[in-house]
Amino acid sequence: MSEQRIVSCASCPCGHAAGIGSGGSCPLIDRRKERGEYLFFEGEPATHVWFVKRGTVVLARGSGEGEGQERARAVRKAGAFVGLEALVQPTYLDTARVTSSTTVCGATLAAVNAWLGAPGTPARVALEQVLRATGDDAPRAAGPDGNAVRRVARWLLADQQSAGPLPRRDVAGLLGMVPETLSRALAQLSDLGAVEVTRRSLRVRDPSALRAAAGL
Amino acid sequence: MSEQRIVSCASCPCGHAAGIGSGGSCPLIDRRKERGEYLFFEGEPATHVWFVKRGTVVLARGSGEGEGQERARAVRKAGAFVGLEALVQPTYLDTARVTSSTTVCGATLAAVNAWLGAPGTPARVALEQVLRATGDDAPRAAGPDGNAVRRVARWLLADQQSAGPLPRRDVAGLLGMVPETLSRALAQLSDLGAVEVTRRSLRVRDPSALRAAAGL
DNA sequence: CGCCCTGTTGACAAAGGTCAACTAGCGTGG
DNA sequence: CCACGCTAGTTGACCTTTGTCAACAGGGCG
Repeated sequence: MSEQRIVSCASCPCGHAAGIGSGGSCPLIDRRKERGEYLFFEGEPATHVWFVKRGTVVLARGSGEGEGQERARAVRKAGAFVGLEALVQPTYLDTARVTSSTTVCGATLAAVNAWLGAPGTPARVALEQVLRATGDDAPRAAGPDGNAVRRVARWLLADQQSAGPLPRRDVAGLLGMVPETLSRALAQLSDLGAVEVTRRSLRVRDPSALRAAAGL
Repeated sequence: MSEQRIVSCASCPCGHAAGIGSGGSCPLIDRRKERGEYLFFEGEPATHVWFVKRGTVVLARGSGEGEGQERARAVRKAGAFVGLEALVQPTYLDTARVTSSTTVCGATLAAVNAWLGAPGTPARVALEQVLRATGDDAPRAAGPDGNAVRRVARWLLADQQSAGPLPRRDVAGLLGMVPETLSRALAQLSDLGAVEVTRRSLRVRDPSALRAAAGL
């Protein structure tokens, strides 16, 4: 499979949807980026949305603090939007870095908002919902993302409310660990006095201890 | 934070967007599901889209074969769509299981398509693009998802084309491992004759050996 | 031509997965 | 209504996997 690329706005789904050729105009403006350049950084105010016409962009997320280490999380290639989370939240969720010479189109949030049409439209509602949901998914798993206790603590800080109805086995899955490990991690947090845990209830007792355990 | 819930179609973003109260009607039909019931299964033909009005749904994905073991991947609560991937691909990506008594609305794909309005509309284009991109993200990381060699083999089978322009460190991040581990895994696959690898090229030599290493 | 960055390889330690035994709590059926 | 049994969760022991640290090498770029 050769590299896909989008040459002109007329062959771009955005241009198309914006009505290029039938009187419309696309809000997106071409820009070239070289390998290693960044489109935006995690946590930065989200002001622009990008569309990839050629090349590859990787989305990375730092563990949260450990400055300097960003872990690639997803790849976006030609035809993909990057930074759409700007529609539903004030800051970027990822750092977007270009890994090859790339042509991207950028538009301000306002332009994209106008382009998308009236708010409240079914497609927009669905789009925004999906962005919100996938943004929250993030918790993420994996060994290198900190040890088990840390990940559990982090998750509790972010999601304590949803802890209720969720079976432990599922929480473990969400955190990328096996139930035994979750159990041990909770036991450790309990020893620290950070949480109060029985085999089917879970209460945060000391948020600051939890924050400490999360390495924040 | 108490459980959020959506009581009537008039207070539901879907009903709203469909124009309930101003002559429209929502294509979604209420259904109750009890803890442990399933909405759909990974790999099944995607025929319906669901909207959660009350309760919690977890999305899980099996490692790919190990029947019986599904690992929770994300949670969807009141206000979220489930199974929207039906819009862009023929089968469900996840298994959707309800973890508490739940009220969900379901609609056939055709109904949702109609509800979303004309195809080719900017918002729809964006929605579909996001669904496609986040669907592909899946590879996922984590220790329990099989060992390093296995994950690498699986990724190569799915994504060999994108291997080109991607630095190793990013590939490692994508697979939830550290670059050293990726390097070792590739060396092992090379010893098996499955791939041919130099420090910046990567070629699949024997797909069936790769499949074997992937445990497929 | 030489430096620097990225990737590779080795040795080591620890985190966590696996297996197994055990317990709590719930539902079921006698 | 009580007892039994089942399932989900917990705890312990062990051992593999993989992350960590360090030294080294290939290539690109100045």
